[in-house]
Amino acid sequence: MTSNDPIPHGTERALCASSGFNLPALRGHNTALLLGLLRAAGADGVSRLELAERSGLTPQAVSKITARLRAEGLAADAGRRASTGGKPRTVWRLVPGARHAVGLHLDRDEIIAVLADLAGTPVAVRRAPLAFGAGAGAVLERVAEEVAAVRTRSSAPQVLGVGVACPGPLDHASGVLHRVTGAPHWDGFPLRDALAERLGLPVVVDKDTNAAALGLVGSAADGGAGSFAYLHLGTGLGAGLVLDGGLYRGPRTGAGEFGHQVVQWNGPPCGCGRRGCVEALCLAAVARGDLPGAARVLGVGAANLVELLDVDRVLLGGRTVRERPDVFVAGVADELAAQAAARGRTGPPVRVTTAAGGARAVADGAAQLVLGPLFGPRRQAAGTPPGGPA
Amino acid sequence: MTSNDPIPHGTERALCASSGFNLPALRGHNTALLLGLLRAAGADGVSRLELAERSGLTPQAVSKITARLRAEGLAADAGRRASTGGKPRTVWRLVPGARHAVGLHLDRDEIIAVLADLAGTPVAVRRAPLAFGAGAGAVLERVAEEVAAVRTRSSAPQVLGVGVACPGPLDHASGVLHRVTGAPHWDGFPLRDALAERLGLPVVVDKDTNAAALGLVGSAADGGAGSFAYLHLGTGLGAGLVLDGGLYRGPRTGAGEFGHQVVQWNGPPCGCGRRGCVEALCLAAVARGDLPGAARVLGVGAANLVELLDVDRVLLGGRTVRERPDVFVAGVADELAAQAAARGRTGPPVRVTTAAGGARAVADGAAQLVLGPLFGPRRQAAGTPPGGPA
DNA sequence: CCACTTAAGCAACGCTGTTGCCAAAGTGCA
DNA sequence: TGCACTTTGGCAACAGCGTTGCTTAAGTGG
Repeated sequence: MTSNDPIPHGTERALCASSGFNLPALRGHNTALLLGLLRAAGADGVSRLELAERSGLTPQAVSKITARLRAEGLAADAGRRASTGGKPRTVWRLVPGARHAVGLHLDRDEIIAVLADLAGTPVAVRRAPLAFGAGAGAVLERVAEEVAAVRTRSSAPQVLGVGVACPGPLDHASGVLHRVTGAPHWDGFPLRDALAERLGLPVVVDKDTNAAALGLVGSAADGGAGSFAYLHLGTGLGAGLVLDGGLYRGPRTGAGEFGHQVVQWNGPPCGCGRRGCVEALCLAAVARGDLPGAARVLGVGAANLVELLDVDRVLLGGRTVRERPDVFVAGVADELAAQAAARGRTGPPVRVTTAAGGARAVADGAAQLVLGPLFGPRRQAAGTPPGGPA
Repeated sequence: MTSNDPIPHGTERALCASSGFNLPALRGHNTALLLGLLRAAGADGVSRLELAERSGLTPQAVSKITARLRAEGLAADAGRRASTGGKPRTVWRLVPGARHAVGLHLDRDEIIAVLADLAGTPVAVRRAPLAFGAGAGAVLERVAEEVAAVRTRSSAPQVLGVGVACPGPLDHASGVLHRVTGAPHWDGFPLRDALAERLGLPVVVDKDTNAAALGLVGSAADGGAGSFAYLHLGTGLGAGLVLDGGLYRGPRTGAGEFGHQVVQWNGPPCGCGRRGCVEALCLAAVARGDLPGAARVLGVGAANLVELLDVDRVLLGGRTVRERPDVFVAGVADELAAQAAARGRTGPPVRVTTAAGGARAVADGAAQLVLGPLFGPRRQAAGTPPGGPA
């Protein structure tokens, strides 16, 4: 039994890169673009002419597209601006409740499920214990119950799909789990397809750190077309990378393995078989209660990452960070400042902050796995066009 | 005095991301896409139906676009395929000589200039000493002479622009140099605009390592929509990152600073002010004649990079590598294999090879700074669409 | 020689964003 | 209160994109 149509505006998708672009794809692209601008504007709203200016489309095209969005219930007008000597502008905003998505955070011992609206705001949250090491059948059953539970919380919202965040390693493209620590029977389990069939909904699977990073796109102050790294320090250490405004997963969903960056190659052995990994050094410091030391080690790894990827900001999250966020932010920021000074780098320093969302951050981000594609490809153009002479 | 029109098919450009897409942009996008497929096919050529299949466009659309390309002289038919029981397919190929671009490699003590055709093949090469530390005026004069020299080598080819590769740091977007070692008067020099005005041609500026990496896109065996890192070991150590098929520069053109990755944070001090940088360790090993040791250090840094970015392959280049390529390839490959084994990673190992092009690689890549945009955005879609149930 | 297969072009079409023009809805001065 | 002016936004006609339906071209195989 198929669900309500997941993607508005037809089945064609706005393919961005190595794919031919036809008329329906063009329509989808521009529609998604305006939806993204509407989302970015938030509750304040945007006028048609502002949308036209930001999108590069003509005001008339914006009028047509917003009219379609209104007809589909995705956008609505929200009052008017003050006049500047003529007819006042009509302000438009996204209708958050028009569509919803389920976000699931499957951790080793618990499951967090959220039902998020188009703005990403959770309208229902559930948190329950989960034996991830148990059989796949039992886990799927549990997951289905939680999904059904959050779906009934709200008044029959149109659910586009389910985003699932797991500890990894896994393959995002195929939705197959590779390894689950302590539970070898999960190896190669096609989680996405199994869940999709069980739930009758589209399913997207990704690593927990990737989901968390995706959930942070646009939430940071500057509007977020830049690059940042989300560092997650909990039972392990991992990262999610947002480069040029888009989540970078790597060809095998293997990107972001930050924990086993070697920063002391003659250092103490790590469980991974190598020596001097950031994770080993960091967790050892945490174990002996030396949080500033752990922060400093994290800072060394973060400095390497900033050097290599030139990110705008570093966001810290995870259980351990949440215990003393001030210590970790200060420690990492100090290390980055020292590095920038040593390298003679000018300009504003890399901002280090804690990630918003707390314990629910991963589940919120998982919902974005489904919601994100509605709002257009968040990636800048690959190259800058050659500027003409004078 | 403006030059011949740099971009074929009108002034509109196929903007990929946060920009509205109108009809001319759509046309440009698909045209560039087919040009890219023609370039990828090389001298073998491609049939219309193969182009249709690879692009996702209909055969009729391909017919129309190839007809336009032929009219502009950019494509031509090159014989026919063997029949499979019906009319044989017409084979199309790019006409490499239809357009050209100049690539410049400005190093500390020499300049290499190439005139490359659409296929990236150099049709003229010049190599001359250059005192980069001298005044800007003298350098510009010298550069203009070399550009004029390579342009006159060929029979008045249509030159689209000039790509310039420098040691960095610099800003690609604005074309401004930040620092040149030993020559503070270059700080903040607007190289792109100054050269563009001097030459009357569009100019693009980028770091030497970025240019080299760009020149390697698609040259590697697999057709190259994946990710790779180019590691350059010469007088210094740097990297160029190609992620999801596109060059990643970072918001300030700062990405790829691989040399000052710390792999031994209590190690020997580096000139940059920190300790245990890959560059310091590596060059120290080279200085004492221990090339295998240098390769091993490079391998540790490469392993960190592979962990973090999940690249498909690592390409090695630069003067030091070219002295003993076998030693460096083996050393880095060993280190990556050890890491993969320790981490229990399955699947094919990361391929380590030397980069093609030799001493001219950077200049060839610099020409790609201009040529690349003609062949469409080489970037995969940001997210995989949610697969429907069953 | 003829039936069949495959490739490529012509013409009509649907749909996109764009353009030109006019109505709607305010401000501000007389 | 009224009129001139400014600004917004919709209607209708339009150019141009890729698509579709069909025809012609150019081969193979019995």
